[in-house]
Formats: sequence, C-alpha cells, structure tokens
Amino acid sequence: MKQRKRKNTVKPVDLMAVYLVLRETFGHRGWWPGDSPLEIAVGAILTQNTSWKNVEKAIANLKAERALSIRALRDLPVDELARIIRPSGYFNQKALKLKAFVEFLDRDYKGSLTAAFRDDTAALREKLLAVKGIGKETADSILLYAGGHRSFVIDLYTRRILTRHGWAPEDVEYDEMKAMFEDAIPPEVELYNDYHAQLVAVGNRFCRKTPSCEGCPLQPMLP
DNA sequence: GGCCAGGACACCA
DNA sequence: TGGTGTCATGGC
Repeated sequence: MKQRKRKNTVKPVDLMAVYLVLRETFGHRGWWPGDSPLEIAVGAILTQNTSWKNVEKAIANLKAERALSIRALRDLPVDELARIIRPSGYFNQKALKLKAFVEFLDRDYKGSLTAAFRDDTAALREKLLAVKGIGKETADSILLYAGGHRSFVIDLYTRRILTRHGWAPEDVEYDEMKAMFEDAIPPEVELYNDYHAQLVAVGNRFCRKTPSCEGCPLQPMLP
C-alpha cells in the first residue's frame, strides 16, 4: 500500500482491550434494532446523517402503511415513498436510494434479500457500493447487521473516538480504519456486531461533536 | 433560533 | 484526490 504523509502522529492501541473496557461498561449490546433483515437494511439507508429517533418514526410510518416489504417498496411511487419516510430527513434522496436498492435486488438477486446474503461477502460489498446512495458505511451495516456477514462498520463515532484518542490519524480513510479493526480482533461476526454497537453507545453518550468526556469509560485512555 | 445527527454524491479545480 | 455544496427533519 502507498504510504501517505500523516498530519499527526499516532499512538499504538490495543483495540481488543478497548472493546473489553466498553463491554464491561455497557454489557452486551445485541445490536441494531429491527425485526427483519429488510428493516435493518432500510434503517441503514435512512439513518445516513440522521439521528436514529427520526429513523424510528420513518420506519414506523412504513410499517403503518404496510410499505416495509420489497414488493411495496418496488410498487410505491417515489413521491409517495418520500412522503412516508419524511421524518428521516433528506426524504427525496432517500426515497430514490430505497428504490435503487430494490432495483438492485431485483436485477441481481431476483428480488430476494436472502439470495443476496448467500453471496460472497466481498462480492456483495462490491455490488452494494455500486448502488447509488449506498456508500461504505451503509454497505457494511447492511452486510453485518442485516446479513450476518463479517464486515466491520466504521461510523462517525468510531472515527471520533479513534482520532481524539490519537489512535488514528485525523485524515484516516474508511478502509484503513476498517482494516485496523479487522486486523486487531478475532474474525467473528458476533464480535464485529457488538464492538460497533459499543462504539455507538459510548459515542452517543460522550463523543458528540462537542464531547463530554466526563464519565466516559475511555477517558483514562486519553493522551 | 442555532446546532447537530449511526452519509453519500455531484461538481469543480 | 481534495475541498465544497447539497440534501432536510426533529430533538435539544
């Protein structure tokens, strides 16, 4: 891999030790709310740059309108879909993204999410990334939480926690941070799942844009 | 009333 | 490839 000039120095970190601290604090998270793989995948798209509470409203609307199925998502006019998911914000864009996701499933997997998840992880990730509106975080969330694939998810909180502790450079790239985790911890879906959930738990409480480090279980590890 | 949230993409230099 | 603008609701 090509070496890049770094903006700051990086401290070594034992990411498994970090997980154990979080796990000790928050307990097992058993994460990603959702009753089905489709609901989780839809949630992954709707939560882009949006608080989860708003996503919950949008998903509740989808359920109330019996629109949380591949068929319904396929058949609904895009403006109608946008109306239903309005509380999640960016509703026009996200309606198009949901449409693109279903079109992808129809085209490559005969409209079957189950069939998609039977595919090889790397191959499916590549295909998901080619869908308009699905970037790396969304693809990995769908793979891991909806499909049970071994693909570590990097999100805003993960980035903040690692860069603020000096464990990763400020300009770290997504795939680079993903590899940091995948190289450092045992390759287990359940661990990938719970670790990211732990990072979101600590991020939600302590690592917002304006951090409140008081009481954070990772505070003793700050430089 | 401003800030921010479990991103992604188009466009430009 | 790097920087910037755009998309938008709702909680605090």
